[in-house]
Amino acid sequence: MTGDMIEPPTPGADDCGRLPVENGEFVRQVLDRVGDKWSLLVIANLHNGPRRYSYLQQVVDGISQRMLTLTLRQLGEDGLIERTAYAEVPPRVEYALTPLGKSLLGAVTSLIQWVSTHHSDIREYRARARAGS
Amino acid sequence: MTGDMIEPPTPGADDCGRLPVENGEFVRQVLDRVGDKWSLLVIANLHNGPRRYSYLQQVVDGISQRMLTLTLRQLGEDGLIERTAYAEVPPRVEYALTPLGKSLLGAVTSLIQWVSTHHSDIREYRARARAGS
DNA sequence: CGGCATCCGTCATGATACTG
DNA sequence: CAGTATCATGACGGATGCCG
Repeated sequence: MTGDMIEPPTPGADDCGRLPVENGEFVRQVLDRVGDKWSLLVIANLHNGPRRYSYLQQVVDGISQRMLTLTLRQLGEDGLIERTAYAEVPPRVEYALTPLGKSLLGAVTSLIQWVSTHHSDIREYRARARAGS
Repeated sequence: MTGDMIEPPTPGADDCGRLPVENGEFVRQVLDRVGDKWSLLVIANLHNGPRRYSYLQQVVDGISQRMLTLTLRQLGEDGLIERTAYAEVPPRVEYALTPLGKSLLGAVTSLIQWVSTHHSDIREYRARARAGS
């Protein structure tokens, strides 16, 4: 248990089947946007089909108009969702996942599912950490 | 294609097999931390075993000492990683995923894999959006 | 080597009010 | 209903310097 047998990270060699984590800063940018708190929730809430602006504002709950608008616009620019406006009165606008967006759905739901499943564990750990461990 | 046949979101009824997305604000908090820009990358880079502080600072690449320290501490408080310090000279400190952290690994790698796979698509969409589409 | 504390700029976010 | 515009704040993040 001296730790001496722990081999160094084999300098120069990457981890074996390593993820292309440091694939460049663009990947980081995308990851940052996709991994965004609001983006995740918006995408997740579109997993059952097109939804209206007001609907999203209700279910995401806590998001401000500004953030919802911005998030939707960004997701649109990234080709993850598509906006459809109907020229009616009252106006109706719907947002739906594009094929690209749907391909992301699996990862997003996995993440949210995990959080839903383990949030109590985390709560305990946090409490313990605050107590001084 | 008039869009008139689009049925309303069945007011009052939730999505059928819906995710517990609005499970409370604590889920949101956890999701926010886990979805944090650096957390994802740190967790991903621990997927092959314990890693040293300096190693992480190199591979995450772009993270500052401050952010790495903060991220590691928070992940520790949440019970996702574990810190092990060896009383040697020079000092060596290693971080490793806890079982809880490993359970998150699947979702995290899915997300990162997706980004790595589709970042070029997104790049195109962004360019097109900026052009005015 | 690994880490923490402080200072300090900026940028993202939320609240509010207004428009098509 | 579905946004846009404006403003204020505060959290985030970088740089620096010190400590175990």
